[in-house]
Amino acid sequence: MVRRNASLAQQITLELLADIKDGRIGRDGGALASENELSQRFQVSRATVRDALSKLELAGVVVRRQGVGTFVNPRASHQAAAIQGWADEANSFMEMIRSAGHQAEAVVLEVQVHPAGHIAALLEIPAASPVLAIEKVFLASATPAIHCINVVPLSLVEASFIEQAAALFEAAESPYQFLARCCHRHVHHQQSEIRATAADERLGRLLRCTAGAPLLQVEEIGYTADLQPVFYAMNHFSGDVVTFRQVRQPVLSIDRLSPNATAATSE
Amino acid sequence: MVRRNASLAQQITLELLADIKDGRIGRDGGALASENELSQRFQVSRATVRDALSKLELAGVVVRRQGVGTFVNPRASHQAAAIQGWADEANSFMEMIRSAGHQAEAVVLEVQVHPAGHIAALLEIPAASPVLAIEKVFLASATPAIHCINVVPLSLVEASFIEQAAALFEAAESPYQFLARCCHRHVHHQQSEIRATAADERLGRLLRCTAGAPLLQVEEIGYTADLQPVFYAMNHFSGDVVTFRQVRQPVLSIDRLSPNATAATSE
DNA sequence: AAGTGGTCTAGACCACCAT
DNA sequence: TGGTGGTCTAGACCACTTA
Repeated sequence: MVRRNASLAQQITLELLADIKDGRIGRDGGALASENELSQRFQVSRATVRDALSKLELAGVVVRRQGVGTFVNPRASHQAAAIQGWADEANSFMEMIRSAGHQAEAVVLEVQVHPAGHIAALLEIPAASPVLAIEKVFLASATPAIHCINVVPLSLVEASFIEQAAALFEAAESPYQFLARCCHRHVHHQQSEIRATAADERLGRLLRCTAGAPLLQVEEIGYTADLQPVFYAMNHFSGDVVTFRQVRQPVLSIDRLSPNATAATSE
Repeated sequence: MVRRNASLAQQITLELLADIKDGRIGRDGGALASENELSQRFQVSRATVRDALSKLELAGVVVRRQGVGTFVNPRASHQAAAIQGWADEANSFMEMIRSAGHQAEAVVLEVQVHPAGHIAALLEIPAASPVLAIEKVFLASATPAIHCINVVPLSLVEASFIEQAAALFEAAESPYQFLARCCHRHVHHQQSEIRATAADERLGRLLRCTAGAPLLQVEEIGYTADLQPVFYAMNHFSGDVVTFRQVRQPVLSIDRLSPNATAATSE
């Protein structure tokens, strides 16, 4: 149950999360123990407990109310039919689909090495520089749900893996895994652009929808901690099977005016 | 410059953000001062500085590298043409469009009171219960960019405002503002579902695209801190003008394996 | 008034990276 | 080895809600 090399806060986060998911605490929006109680139970400082709770709050799992307590968000789709989380809890589409209760299957359409071309600028490499590209379709209970193309600069692959790069890329569950194992790179964050597009003839065939059907398009660039772009992805989601859910809270919001207060700004 | 009623951390966050946006620090991915330096400069503890930096990191404005320093993310679209942030920094579409460098204009198509109908379940009110609904189109530099329908249960509106509810709803810059002023409710977080849909004839006319054109659909429910649903929104975005950008970092990710490490889990 | 979460401090030690 | 960010502590006080 306890993980080595994980911070105390992280361990507590996961422990509480498991308790919530299994319904041991906070059923139907019930309250968690107070921060003081938790800090005693886990034998850590209150700051550490708060750290753990903050992560759960950020993920939308719990809601904190000053002066009242911390409550489980009953609408957090722990077991929802729709796919949520999206790179929060799940790092691969396989996990996403599985956690949505579907049987997940990945079909690799093609793995090839070709010049970066128009992706070069996004990966900050020369256009003629070779990249490793894989094209997949993910099935959720046998229904095509996601089409994706993942691209990694070949120059990142370690010399010892370069011969079998295509095979390893194909075998990996996700580009993150491949990058970690074969490129010694860890994706620190991603920048995404989300659009709606119409399926072309080919995508329509692959995702079993008519050409012109609206698809959710997510274009992503993954960066390491030192801001080097290390992978590119173009994903298309068939709307019927997959729904994106997201819990949003203000992060940098400037005005948190109290009710009726009009001016709270001074020079 | 300094805001009353704002926490020290929040003040520092905003100060650093302004410095970054104006290019006074961290140009082209440069480093910020170290946490110790900042804590001395602002005369606060290092924990408070870390609090402030964490918010900037969460917003994708800076990147922190252990053992190295904190750096400005040069790709954070502070002044990008595309609309980003999305309820992080901007709480209204007007602000979103303006911060994207466009001239923002809102056209109200209709304000009316009608039974909740199919929205009732989402707002957790009876289907016959009346709701206040407003339909708007937002223009970015005279081009239709966003169509939105906002719905608030009429029962939430304070008695003293109920006569002019429709007018106030129409005048408010955002449903958040209206809820705060006229309902004494503050939206604590929102749950969104993102899909791609095809424009129907009416939406096509309003957003100046052909019927069947793909549109990004964002359906949102806003909740107060005590988990009461207080507003519903159905938004459609015309893809050409508005692009969603998002910086994503793992929140609850379980495996942060070090390179080459395979098993880091013990029982 | 009592209990909750929110903020802040001063200090400690660790893991990581550069040199 | 020195400096950086990452984690953690023990304690304090504040703001808010509820009774």
